[in-house]
Amino acid sequence: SELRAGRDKGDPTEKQLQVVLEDATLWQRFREVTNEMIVTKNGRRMFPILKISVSGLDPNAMYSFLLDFALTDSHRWKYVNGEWVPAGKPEPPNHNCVYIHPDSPNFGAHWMKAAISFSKVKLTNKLNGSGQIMLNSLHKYEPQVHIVRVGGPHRMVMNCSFPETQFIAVTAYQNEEITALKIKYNPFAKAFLDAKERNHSKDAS
Amino acid sequence: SELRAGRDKGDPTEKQLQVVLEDATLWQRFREVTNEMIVTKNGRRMFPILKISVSGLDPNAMYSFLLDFALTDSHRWKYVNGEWVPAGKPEPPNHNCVYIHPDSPNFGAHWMKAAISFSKVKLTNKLNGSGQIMLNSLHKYEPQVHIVRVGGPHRMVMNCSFPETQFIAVTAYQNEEITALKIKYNPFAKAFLDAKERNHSKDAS
DNA sequence: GACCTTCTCACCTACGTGTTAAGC
DNA sequence: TCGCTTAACACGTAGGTGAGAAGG
Repeated sequence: SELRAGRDKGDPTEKQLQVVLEDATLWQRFREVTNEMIVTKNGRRMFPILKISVSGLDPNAMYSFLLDFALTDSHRWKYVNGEWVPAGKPEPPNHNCVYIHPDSPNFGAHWMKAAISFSKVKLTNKLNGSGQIMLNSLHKYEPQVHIVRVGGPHRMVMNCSFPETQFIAVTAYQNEEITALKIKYNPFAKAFLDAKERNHSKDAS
Repeated sequence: SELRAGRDKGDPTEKQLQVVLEDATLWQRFREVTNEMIVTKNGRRMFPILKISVSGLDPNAMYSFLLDFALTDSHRWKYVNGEWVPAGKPEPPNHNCVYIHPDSPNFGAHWMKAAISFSKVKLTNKLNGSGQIMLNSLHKYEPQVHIVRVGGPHRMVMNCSFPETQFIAVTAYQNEEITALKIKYNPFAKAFLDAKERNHSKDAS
């Protein structure tokens, strides 16, 4: 997944700007069965984690990285007979809040020296204190990253989104294939992976 | 503990700069019995935590906060008969590395909106990967904070140190009064506080 | 009833403590 | 021996999981 920026014209400093989605193969596995992300009152992290590599920034200029979530369509979704299907009118679109990457603001050199991970963003279905992003359950979203130049006149450097990372917000997993993938790959769900292995040993003995 | 900056001359933007040490009373309790800080190969956090409140920065200017440790004298220390006494020549002074506060760089407004905590700095006695500060065991140090203006021509805005926070680096606690204070006030040592309480109940019963 | 949401829970990850015994 | 350092350890803090029962 590689993008080149739609940039402001006449800017000489970010000509070769490139953004690459990390763990694209993992994201693809979830997308194949329609990804779901839990939303809770207190906020739930995403898994997989949105992670990007960036090159082509001005190492000495200052940038902030923002994340928000765009609705991909204008209806609710419903899980019936093992399938997600469109269902009815959407909720009125909420204030699409934005998550500021905690390293922000920082120099281009900082953002380029390692992959940028949005591991700590939390998704919620209630209006809360800051640091959390409110989404409507049973709606489909696509994460979007915004790179903004700061520490001088602000200027949008790039917007980019990643179709592989689309998901439906839910309050509980609907598709058990998604549950299985989350348990298999998320270290924090290790307890349930172990439980499954114990059951298999029992079956074998 | 309140300081006013020794500033570069002719600078109009940080005229009322003020730095206050937080938890000064706690620091004082440790200092009364000569504070010690553990250094380990992989790095050990400080306790108490160095925490300061700052006002008088330019809210829209960009700053980084740096922490390093100055030797307070030129000899080793030794703990004999329940007392710290000077003992012999010091180690050759090492590269006095600097810890950059993880919120750096950031706007003045950010640094002023809440106390700035250096909770994550780790002290070590071995040359390691970055993020850790190497100190010589059995030498006495005083933490120093440096405020640097960045995102333009760099300029030192202020240096300040806090005598209350002086300590001797050790690989194991020497003074059991220090051990007791650490256990009493550091939540991460709760296990040993509980153990002590269990022993007291046993004595009573 | 069917669907969706909320809450509590056991079980993990990750890592910060002083203790203790061993090492040098 | 003595002084100092190291590494393994038990036991906390802090918080991220899906499961499952309860609620609306």
